[in-house]
Amino acid sequence: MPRRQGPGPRRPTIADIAERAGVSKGSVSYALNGNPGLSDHTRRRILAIAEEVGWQPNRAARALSASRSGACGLALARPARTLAYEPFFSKLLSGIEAELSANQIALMLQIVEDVEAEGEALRRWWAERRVDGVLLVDLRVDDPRVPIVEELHLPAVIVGGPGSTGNVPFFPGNDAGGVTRIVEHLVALGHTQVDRVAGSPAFASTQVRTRVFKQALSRAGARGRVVNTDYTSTAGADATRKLLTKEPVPTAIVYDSDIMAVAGLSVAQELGVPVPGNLAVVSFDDSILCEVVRPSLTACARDVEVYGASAARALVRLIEGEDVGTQEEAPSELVARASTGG
Amino acid sequence: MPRRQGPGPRRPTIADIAERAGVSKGSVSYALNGNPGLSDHTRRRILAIAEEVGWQPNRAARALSASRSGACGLALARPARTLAYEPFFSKLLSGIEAELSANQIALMLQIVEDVEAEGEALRRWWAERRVDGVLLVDLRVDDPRVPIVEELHLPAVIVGGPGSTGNVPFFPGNDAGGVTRIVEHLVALGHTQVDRVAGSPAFASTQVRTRVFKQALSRAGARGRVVNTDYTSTAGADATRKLLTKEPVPTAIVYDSDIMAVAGLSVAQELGVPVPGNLAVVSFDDSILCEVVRPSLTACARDVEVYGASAARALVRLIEGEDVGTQEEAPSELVARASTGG
DNA sequence: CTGAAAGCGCTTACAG
DNA sequence: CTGAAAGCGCTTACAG
Repeated sequence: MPRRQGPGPRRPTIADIAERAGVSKGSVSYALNGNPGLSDHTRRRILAIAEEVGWQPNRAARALSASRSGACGLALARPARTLAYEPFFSKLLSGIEAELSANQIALMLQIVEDVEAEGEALRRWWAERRVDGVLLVDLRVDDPRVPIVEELHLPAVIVGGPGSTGNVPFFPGNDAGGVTRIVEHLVALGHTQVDRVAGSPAFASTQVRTRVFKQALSRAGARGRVVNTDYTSTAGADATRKLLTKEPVPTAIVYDSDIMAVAGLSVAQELGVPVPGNLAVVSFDDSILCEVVRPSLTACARDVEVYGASAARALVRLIEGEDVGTQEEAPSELVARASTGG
Repeated sequence: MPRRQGPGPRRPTIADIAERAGVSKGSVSYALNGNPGLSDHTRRRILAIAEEVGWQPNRAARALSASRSGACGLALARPARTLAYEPFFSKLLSGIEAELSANQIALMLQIVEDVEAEGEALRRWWAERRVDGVLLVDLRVDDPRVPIVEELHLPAVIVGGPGSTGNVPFFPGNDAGGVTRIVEHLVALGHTQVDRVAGSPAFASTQVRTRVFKQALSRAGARGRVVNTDYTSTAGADATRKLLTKEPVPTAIVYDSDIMAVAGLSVAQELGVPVPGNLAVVSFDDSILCEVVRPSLTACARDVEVYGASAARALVRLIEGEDVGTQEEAPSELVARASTGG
């Protein structure tokens, strides 16, 4: 068979190194992978040559023989929360990627229509041996992806949760802590009717937030309504209009995303409701958006990059066969800005 | 050697199919790949069995034998423009991904610190045979990635441009057309001092915009200044403050990104400059952000998803050995909103 | 401590 | 029209 020599520079293989070092390919492989059973001298010589010729493993060959692709997968449903306009996603991706890169692991990204298609993507990746593990974001109530990864024995870590996570380790967001912080802040400012424009109840995180929100309110002796939305700015605006024009009129509204908070702020301004004079506005997620609008928005800040990185690190450990327990909720901090009178 | 049977369900191989069909592995491969040299009957039988057992190619094996990874790469520099807060990136990614998926091609994503690290990522991907081609976004003036892909003979398509693109095909954004549209709109409204808060001059797109901006102004007999920034909201705010407090005070400011436009709007409001009364504000990129703030922002709209998809399609064709010429600039449309008095 | 060899799951000339 | 075989570039028991 003719040598399929594509154009461009030649990529050295372990055979080339073996020849130059005068050893077998096996020895080269041992040296490159840090396996025992090689004299220090030989090992050093091999590594020097590999370095010199600029050898990099052919990932396909390694994957085929070692049954490891050296890649992790992230599939996300497009329309809803994730790929929306929230900086949250970019930061999360950035954190995940940094951690994977540091471990020489590639990230495969697939953007699909809905959570069912996410499940199909997982199955295909598994069948094609494309990935060694996956990250699951935006956990749904009764999420179909959980039984899939369990059935396939595909290492997986859930970013967010808790919910019906089966045996899959998860990294809870700051849902419970964040909502608590926000309610306590508003109650301390004297608010007694605190409404919330929430995301979709199909998400596990929304359920957690709603539950904790109600608990925190009743603990403080305050009251509040919850309106669910699909995270779009239109839905956020509509919900705000509804809340501001229907008794009991709130003195504070909490939004599940920054873009909805900004949309709500605009509605309040259009209705002639002074912010923060007559209405306090709080965004759950913090982002540059909250800083840039006027009045600037009070929000719940946390380090999303670090959060993504920890989840990715857990996945890497899981793939390496380590036990990965479920984690504590990430800490979050309330940043008081003009929209709550701060 | 023991069969390395991982846990979980078993993944069928062509050997399994060959056995069940009573043919050789070679015939199975031919059938699966639609190659000639097989009776229609046999082919159909093989395909039926493959379907039945749910066969999917082991990508590593296919990559190793066919020298094709079935993946494309996208490396991006983190801090600056791309992964910033602009919806542009999410939409672009979404469009790229949709097109690649439709062609059964995976997307590898890497987020790095700067353009040099992007170049290193390209080299590593190439050396590891991780990708069949790459997409280059955020083209710089004298971009170091261009000579790298040329040296490696790595199929590449530039998203954006033109600039120093060598022989690499590029998909120009709507820089020239967009700036022209914006200037014409403002001039038609009677503005004669139109300033611009631009991005970094290190980007090819900024250079195009600045050149065309000046041409359009002088063609219309109008005047205007350009301040370069690093795309951060702080820089956008500072630039706005500077322009609004230094003669000749502009009656309109054009921003190179939506987040800077919003930041600029806030500065104008703080300085007591009524928008659109005394100052018109225009954002180059359109997004939900522009709709949500008050006053809503006039912007230059275009279908970023379609744009990303076309670039991805070109890359796929390039990888398949087709000739891909450089494309026409994408059409863009001006959406007049409250910030220009619309 | 080292080498020769089998195997991962495909593709693809080559011979019948 | 079909089969047997080599090869892609690695890893990894096994024998010396």
